[in-house]
Amino acid sequence: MTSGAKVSLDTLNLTASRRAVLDIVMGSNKPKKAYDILSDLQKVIPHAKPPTVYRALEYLISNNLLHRINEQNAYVYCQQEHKCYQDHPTRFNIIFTCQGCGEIREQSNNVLTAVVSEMAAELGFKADSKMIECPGLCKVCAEKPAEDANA
Amino acid sequence: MTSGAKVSLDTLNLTASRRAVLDIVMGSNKPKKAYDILSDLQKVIPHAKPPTVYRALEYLISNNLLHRINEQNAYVYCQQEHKCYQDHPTRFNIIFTCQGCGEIREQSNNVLTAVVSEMAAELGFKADSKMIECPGLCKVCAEKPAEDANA
DNA sequence: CAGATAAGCATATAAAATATCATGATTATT
DNA sequence: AATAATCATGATATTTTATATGCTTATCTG
Repeated sequence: MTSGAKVSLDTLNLTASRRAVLDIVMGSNKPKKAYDILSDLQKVIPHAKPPTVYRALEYLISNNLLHRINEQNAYVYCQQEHKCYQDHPTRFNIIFTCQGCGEIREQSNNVLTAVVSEMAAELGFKADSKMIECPGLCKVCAEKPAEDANA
Repeated sequence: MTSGAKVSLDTLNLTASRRAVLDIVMGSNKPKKAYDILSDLQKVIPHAKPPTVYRALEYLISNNLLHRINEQNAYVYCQQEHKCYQDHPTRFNIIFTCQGCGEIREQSNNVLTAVVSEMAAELGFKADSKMIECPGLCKVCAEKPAEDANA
């Protein structure tokens, strides 16, 4: 229910449907939409329904294995080398999301963490997810005019 | 269609429905949902339909008068003193969004702009909207346990 | 006015997420 | 082992959010 906390993989309760959803999202190199996940999931668990997916996603996100990309209504495996579930809960990460092809890139550094923490503190805001989204265009999509941007 | 560019108010084409939607969103101190805007709009323009609202929102957002808060599926008038439509298009702003009561706070500073610009440049990303969202809890909601968070 | 362009209208449907209530499984405790 | 408490799942329906499509109207420009 809360996020941002360190999670030990040992304590995870990866049931069949959670495991399957995690595998499906991990197997994609781009954020995956909920109903696309559902389609894939139904190949393995035929009676799966939307709540099956959303419940699994909720669990996996709250345990920092997945991120929700608000800008895309889509879900992605944490790509950081450090992995957020191992991460220090006060560190901020930024995800650049490409509005052309959907590619995302997750980055983090100390200056970002410092400046965002400071701005939040000034307002009394308590940042929750430590994930910040920045929409834009990836290198490839930025260079082509405005054609079909599906890579 | 593009965003981030400087916009002169003189060149705006504020038709009746666009003007009405702008007024409705400006009149709210919190991000306003599309179908709530529609309800209000229908008091003024009875035949308004969802596309009426979404088209107006698209226009107003692309002209930097409104922001879309992805985390809330809601729309808000730019609260910055400097106003984004007057803003330098390379400056980054951050919006802290409260997941309790829905309050938002928009902030900006030079360090944020510098660090995000640098991170984007390293990846070849071309940031589009210059708006970054940071979900969390406002001061009020962070202090109460987890009760009804509607203020 | 002719032709082009932008804006608006109306219907229908798609896409994304959640509410609700019932059922089953797991574990803790007695 | 029986009981209770908790967590997870199942199943149905519905809500919320957003867009596609085709047609019509207004406005601008020469």
